[in-house]
Amino acid sequence: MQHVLAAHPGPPLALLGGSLDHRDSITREPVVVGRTMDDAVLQIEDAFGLARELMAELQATPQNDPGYLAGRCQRIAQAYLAASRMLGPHPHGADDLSPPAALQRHHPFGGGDGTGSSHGHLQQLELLRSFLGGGAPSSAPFQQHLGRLLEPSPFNTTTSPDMFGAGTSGGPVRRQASSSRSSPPVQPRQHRRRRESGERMTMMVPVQRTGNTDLPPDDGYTWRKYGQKDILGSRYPRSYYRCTHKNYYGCEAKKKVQRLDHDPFMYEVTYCGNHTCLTSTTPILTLPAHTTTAASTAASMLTNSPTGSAAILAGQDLVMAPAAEQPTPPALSTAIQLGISWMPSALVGPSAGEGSSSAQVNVPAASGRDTEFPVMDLADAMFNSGSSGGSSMDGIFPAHHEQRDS
DNA sequence: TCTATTTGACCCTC
DNA sequence: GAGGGTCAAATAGA
Repeated sequence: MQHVLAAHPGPPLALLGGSLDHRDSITREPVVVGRTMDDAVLQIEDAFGLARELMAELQATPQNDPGYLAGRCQRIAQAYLAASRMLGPHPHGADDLSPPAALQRHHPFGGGDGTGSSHGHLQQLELLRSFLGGGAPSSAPFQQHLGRLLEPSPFNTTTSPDMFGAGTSGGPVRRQASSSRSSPPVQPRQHRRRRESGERMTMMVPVQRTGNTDLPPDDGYTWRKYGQKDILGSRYPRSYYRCTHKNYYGCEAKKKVQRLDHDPFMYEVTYCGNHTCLTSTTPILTLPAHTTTAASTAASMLTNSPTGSAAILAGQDLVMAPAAEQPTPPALSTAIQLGISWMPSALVGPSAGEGSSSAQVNVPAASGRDTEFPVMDLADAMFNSGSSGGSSMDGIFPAHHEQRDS
């Protein structure tokens, strides 16, 4: 049985969800001092209300005044920031993990009074990312304005040039005889975990029509290829990727990519595991296992795509298959429950909420994202800059590099 | 020097 | 034992 996804009809529910660090919602509660969590939630709701108000306004009357829109956005951002402050200092020390000063200088949502924490910045980035990705067509001037605002940012750069994470390194390798393979390793390998119980989602992704047609479109994440296998009965090999930021955040997200036999212009992309990198302001080791789900990964792909807005999704063939082997995810905090509400309804509905998270979605190929979504690139540059050359997270969290490389 | 890719071998599940 | 998934040495490129 397959479920047909309908386009999300409502306002940008992404605003709230995209702005919150899921882990914070889980781990912060004990650190709220002097205020109740309810107060913080009310503040969040207030911010959300402002955002919704703006969105409704944009949908009713397209706005072309960048200054006005920027002001409204700053109000929203400040409301979220206030909520962030009510939640107290980041329990994982994210405040110590400030983004580079350049970002703070250039970012238009610098907190107004200049006291905003880096975490607040990042939340707003997520907010805007969701806003832009899931916004209504009338938000186009808003996007353009933000694009201009962000142009000076050194982080407004193109990231993840291809979906496979097949960056500029590597290439055909003609191996010499590997002497190391002839003898068994000195120590037995660690016991490998297989058949992980994480969420799984299969998507059908068309081949890029321009450029290197061997590559599926960018899905907003950066991936590192760690294996390739010839699959029995398949004409094309299957490639295995893991999140580039596995070493930084312990991000366990993986995906398998395989070109379809019967349709070489289509890839089957299976996402496994949860992304803990995108929303993270806190490196590894202290993280709860469940943050960004495979479903939200796919949803991110939808919203990241210029063609992924709710309005445009209405014309897409979205199907979701029932889950096969999904455990019930842990109870989500209020923020998370709200946060996932921006996803296409069928992804957030009983399937996602009740653990039936294995899904199959046909998505349009992304193109031109890098130039049309500068805010998302800004966030990507922060969290997903997986390109080679040591310019990725090393520069941001150098102290954590070696913690996880096992 | 560092990072990503390649690819044969190893390991796990069925 | 077969097949799929992962590891890790070798290698290329920035």
